[in-house]
Amino acid sequence: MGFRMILDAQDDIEVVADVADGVSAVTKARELRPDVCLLDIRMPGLDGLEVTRQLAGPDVADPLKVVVVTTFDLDEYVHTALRNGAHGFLLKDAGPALLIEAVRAADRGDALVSPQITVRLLKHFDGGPARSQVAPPSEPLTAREMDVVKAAARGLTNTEIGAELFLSLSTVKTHLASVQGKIGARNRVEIAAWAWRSGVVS
Amino acid sequence: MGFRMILDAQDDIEVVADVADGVSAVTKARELRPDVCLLDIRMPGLDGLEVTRQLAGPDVADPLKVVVVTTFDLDEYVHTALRNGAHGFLLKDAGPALLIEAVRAADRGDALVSPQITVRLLKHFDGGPARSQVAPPSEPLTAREMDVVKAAARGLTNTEIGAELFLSLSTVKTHLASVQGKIGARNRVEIAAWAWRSGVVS
DNA sequence: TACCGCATCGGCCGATCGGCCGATGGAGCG
DNA sequence: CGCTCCATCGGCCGATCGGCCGATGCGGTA
Repeated sequence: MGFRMILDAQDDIEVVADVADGVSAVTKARELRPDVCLLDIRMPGLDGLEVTRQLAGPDVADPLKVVVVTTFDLDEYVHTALRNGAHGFLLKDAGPALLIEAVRAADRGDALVSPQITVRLLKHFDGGPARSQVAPPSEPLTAREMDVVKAAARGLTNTEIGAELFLSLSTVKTHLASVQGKIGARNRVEIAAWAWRSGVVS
Repeated sequence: MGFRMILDAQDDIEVVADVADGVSAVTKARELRPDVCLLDIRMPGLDGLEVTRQLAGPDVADPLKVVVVTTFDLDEYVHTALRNGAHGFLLKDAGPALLIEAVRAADRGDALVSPQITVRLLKHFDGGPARSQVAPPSEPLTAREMDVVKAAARGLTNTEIGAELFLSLSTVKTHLASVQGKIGARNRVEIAAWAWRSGVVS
């Protein structure tokens, strides 16, 4: 394993074990209690996210430090891993330097996240979906139409929207149909997508 | 300057200038337009946060990549710097490795944040808006399910998805139903919303 | 006053979705 | 060789959506 070589070459790092699947990861980690665990997401059996939860999750009594490594740069993975208590998230194309620093950081109780991911996390942070370049609304939506669109984009059914806004089913349908025509959407998913891109909802 | 030595020792990094105060930083950076600027927060004249805003802020036409370095680990500094467009935030006790990686990351358009700071940012992360929604059971989606989700999030109907992916209507429905169960969505709009938030589609 | 945009409703009907049952074949693993 | 997971299909049926017709009332404005 390349990782083992890189890490063992450091004075302050020693690889005490490596395992091949999720279940062994959990049992071995609980037995050896290493300072830091390095986990791949894609593993036979338990996946790395679940192993993270079992070793470092919010409900664990004596959490270990876990750094998650993966080739798959999906926000969903990142969110889950970090929510499950990971002290770091690395993409596999990160160099040896980052790997080493991530392990050291985790040991100190800090967390190192791959720069590619960090830059996306920061977007959610500093002002959310910041600059919104709006698709042409062509015709402006009325206030009431906006209300209905916002509700629809949250995944509510027409009946639920009616209940929330004190409207009849017919009225909700009328407004949504109107919006559909104005923005050129073919169905409510496209309405929702438009609402997201244009910043009507976040 | 220690920084100059460290950076100049790298094959892929060249220090083209260094300045002693905020005003010179802005003028020199605009003149030379380096790939990456390294800024201290505490500077005579304009402080580093303000310089960051002027070089990388949201209103700047041709933003430069800025990495902020400081001894003072204050959340206020971090937030302001990142909001002002910084592509990285380092504490001065970070080692040379992190400094180098931060510069490379910024050049790529990514962002590296000191592990000590990252760990605090992540607290805001999983304790914040994430709690509002029921935590997805984190069952990973299969590759095919991902395909179908992406198509659905674009507003395609099941039949259209089938045509695009060469699947029967039944299969599309099966995959979507599976996804719906895994992520806890009540309908396809919620599936689309999940796809947007989690970065599966953009 | 007559007109127009907006919001509010109703009915009808076909298309689509969503939930539920089932089945087959292939790949990987012990 | 079974076992499990995945991908692929089918049928059935009620709920929901989407399109199209209509109506009423209210507030501005020419």
